[in-house]
Amino acid sequence: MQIKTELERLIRQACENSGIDAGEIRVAEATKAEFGDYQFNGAMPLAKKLGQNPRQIATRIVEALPENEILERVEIAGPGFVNLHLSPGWIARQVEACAFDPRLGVGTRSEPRRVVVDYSSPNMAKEMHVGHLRSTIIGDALANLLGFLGDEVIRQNHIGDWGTQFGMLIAYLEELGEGAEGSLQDLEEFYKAAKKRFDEDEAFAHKAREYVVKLQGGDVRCLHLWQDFIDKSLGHCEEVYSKLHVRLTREDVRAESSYNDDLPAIVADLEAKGLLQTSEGAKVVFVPGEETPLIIQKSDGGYLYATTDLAAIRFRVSQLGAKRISYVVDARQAGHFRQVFAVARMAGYAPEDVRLEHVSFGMMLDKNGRPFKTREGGTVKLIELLEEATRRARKAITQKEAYGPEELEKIAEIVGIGAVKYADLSINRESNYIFDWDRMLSLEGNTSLYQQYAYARIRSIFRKHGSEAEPAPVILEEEPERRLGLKLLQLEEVLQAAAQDAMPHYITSYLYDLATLFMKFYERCPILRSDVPEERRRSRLVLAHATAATLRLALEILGIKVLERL
RNA sequence: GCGUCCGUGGCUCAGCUGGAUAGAGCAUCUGAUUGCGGUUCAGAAGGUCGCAGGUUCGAAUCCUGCCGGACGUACCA
Repeated sequence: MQIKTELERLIRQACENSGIDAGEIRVAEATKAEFGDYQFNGAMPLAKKLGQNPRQIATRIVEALPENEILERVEIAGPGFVNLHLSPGWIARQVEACAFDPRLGVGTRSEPRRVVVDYSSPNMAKEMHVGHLRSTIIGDALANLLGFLGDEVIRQNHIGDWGTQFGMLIAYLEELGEGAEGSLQDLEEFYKAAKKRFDEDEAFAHKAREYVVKLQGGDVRCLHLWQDFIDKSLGHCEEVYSKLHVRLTREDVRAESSYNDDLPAIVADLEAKGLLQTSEGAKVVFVPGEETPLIIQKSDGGYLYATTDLAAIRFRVSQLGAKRISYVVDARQAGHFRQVFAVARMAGYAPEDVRLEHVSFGMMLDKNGRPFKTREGGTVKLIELLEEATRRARKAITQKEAYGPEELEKIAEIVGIGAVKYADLSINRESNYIFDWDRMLSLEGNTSLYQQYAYARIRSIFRKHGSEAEPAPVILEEEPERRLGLKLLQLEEVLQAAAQDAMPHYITSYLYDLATLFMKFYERCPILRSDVPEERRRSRLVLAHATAATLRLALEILGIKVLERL
């Protein structure tokens, strides 16, 4: 149930009833408590359009509002703002209806769409580093979210497993022979060592180049070595995914190389459609409004990632039936995707009813606003970053209570990983973000720990109470109760907006509001104290239960776990 | 040079499909609470929303110019 949608329906009906041609009706959350819960600001522009007094328009609309149980009071203020006050009784009944529903009242799409979310996409030649963190976290959250709302989500891990560097790597792998297993433990070192050999030894370099040709020619032995290498490298990624509690599996891998056979066909097809031109020896497509063309085939005959991306779009639309394809890739590639999408449209690979979107995100910076690097200036390995998160979380929580070593480890991991993910998801993905351990592991402010703490605190109420909440009439007499109840009902509209805009931070903002409102409610409205009347206690237990359930559900969608005790 | 994005209290961020006195958190200061987990709650202080114009009844939000920053600018991915 989306309150906003319900209210918009009412206003639209009122406009129809009073013969006002209103066009699109938009209701917004009120900017201040004194202005009610929601507000309709459309009377002013409407007045201008109709050449009438805005207050009169507002009055006509308000008087024509159909009978309903949602609104308790409507008032017109200022030049023509329509302030909507919701009925506490209505809110209470909605909370009762949602609180014990596994989906908390959130509906699912009546006609599911097929959606492809392309994220993580590590390069197999190297170890995953912080550059892959945001894509992996944001992409996974988005995939979870769309799936929860009823889309058929297809996760695609478009791993980089093809290209000239693999000739070098498998040549080195072969050279090491049996002992190679150990060397692959650290891909970064392996890559460096191979590169060193390549640069220093001409014979090796020659062999590496030969291997590229053989590999592309389908040489069985080379393919075998290559496959072996990819398997190992993918194993590293999976270790990271598992640590990150990210749902990507081997099933989701659709490697770059899997499109190899399609590439000549793409070129031929673009040619046949008259889109391809030759420019400076390369085969390109010029996109109207773009200065430089999209290069489809290099002058030496090689293909580029644009070609692969086009093949991928074609595959995803025609074979997977995608109606929305979301690329969770950093902002630097905006230009690339703009062009690839344009060409995909021109070539008909993605008809107009398929939504192509670049879910772009900014860079990860250190505390001083510089690109995130190790102290020595190298790239930070993701696995090490995650280990540090757990280590720091352990340190942050040990001072509190005594845990068994196993429990401590489990808690530290959930808290540490949660902090890293939440910190990333809680800011507008478009901007660069500053990675600061101290802030993300703080218990105060908009952090995962604050949410996890709120959750654990509620769970502790039920432990103390001795049983779980049971359905009961909800009473919203006090302001903190009413505000909490209303916030609980806003879950669906927040999730929908976050899904529509691919903006996970809408959800974290909501959670922060919710947790804060709960703390205030808890402060003002005792639950278990002996002087609380039974029916109030039962009502408040329902509110507490619904809050915990909302926190857990939304955090789960974001890929963050909660704990019964902290 | 051209293009894209970004400039909001000391710091980190919301708000940007134009709406009422620009919101949080951290840090700072004050108070409540002998605590149903006070790591909470209440309050104070702190802002020419980069600058200058423009559009509008109304601009942080839209338009133009400028300043500052990041990124991108054809055969890497």
